[in-house]
Amino acid sequence: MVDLKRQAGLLEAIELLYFAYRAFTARADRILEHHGLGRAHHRILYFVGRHPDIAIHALLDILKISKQALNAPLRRLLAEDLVSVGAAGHDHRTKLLRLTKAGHTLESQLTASQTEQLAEVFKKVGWDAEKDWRQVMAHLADDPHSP
Amino acid sequence: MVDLKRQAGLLEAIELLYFAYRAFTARADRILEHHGLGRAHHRILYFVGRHPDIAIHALLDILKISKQALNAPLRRLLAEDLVSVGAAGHDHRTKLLRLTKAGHTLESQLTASQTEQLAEVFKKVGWDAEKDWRQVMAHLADDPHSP
DNA sequence: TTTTTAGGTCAACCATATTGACAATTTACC
DNA sequence: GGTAAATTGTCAATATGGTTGACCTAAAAA
Repeated sequence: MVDLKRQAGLLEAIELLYFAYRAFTARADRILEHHGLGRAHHRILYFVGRHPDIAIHALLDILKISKQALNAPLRRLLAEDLVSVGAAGHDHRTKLLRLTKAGHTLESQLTASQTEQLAEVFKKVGWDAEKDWRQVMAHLADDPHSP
Repeated sequence: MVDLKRQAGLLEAIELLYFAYRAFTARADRILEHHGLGRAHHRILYFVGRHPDIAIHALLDILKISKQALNAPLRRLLAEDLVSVGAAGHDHRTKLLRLTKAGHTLESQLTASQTEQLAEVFKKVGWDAEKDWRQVMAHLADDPHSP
């Protein structure tokens, strides 16, 4: 009986992950829609924003997608002048990506919508719960069974 | 300075959600690959498993996708005899979906891979942290700004 | 009887991803 | 210097999963 309750609790946790993640992406998705952009563009904007002068291969390592999958959305961001290619360092093969002013504006808007959402929740639940949440998420993220 | 630290913490939380969710879906994705199925099929199997004799429209309400988007993966699950259409109740319009024996076997395998992953983490962090995690996720999931 | 609800299907389209192939450039090594 | 390997970019074909719009049947509700 206790095991049945435990199983029900774990099923609830599966659904919490699904529904929480869906709700979490929803705000940014609406902003992106105004610009005709998708989540692929968002992820590029976000990580280039966090890591100015990041190289393509480093971005691919983070996103774990193929270079072909990165190419199209990145080209669009370059064409729309949201991302720029900085002067290469000593290795002239690598392109160093950074946000333009417009790119930074959009990225800030997207990121703010998500940090606000998280801050609202964290404020409600308090610091201890936030810390515990981070701990669980960190453990999930570095699942050894993950590819 | 404190605000900068807070902002950094919120950015970390964004990434935790992204990386944790990705790691969480990875195990099931590998099982699905063996069967040539995708996440769309997984979600159908999962929710039909949780709600035997669910009607199509109820499934659409949960998944929040169009009936056209549901149609193809559901037809495939029916064709592969993983889901069956039960005899309708008093309303002869509605089809009541349930898992077949094979469907239940696959769904159990998929769900077990995820509940095990969650159970491993929850065991590490303890009940209090699990409870706090649930609280944060529940708040995230019912974001009033969500569509 | 008319309207609404539930479902199914077709078409056109878009976003995101894949693999494979190939070229250009640059670095690294012998 | 010359060759091999690595990095980036691009093309094509393909798959999945989603969208909207349109149109159909059948059954329930008004």
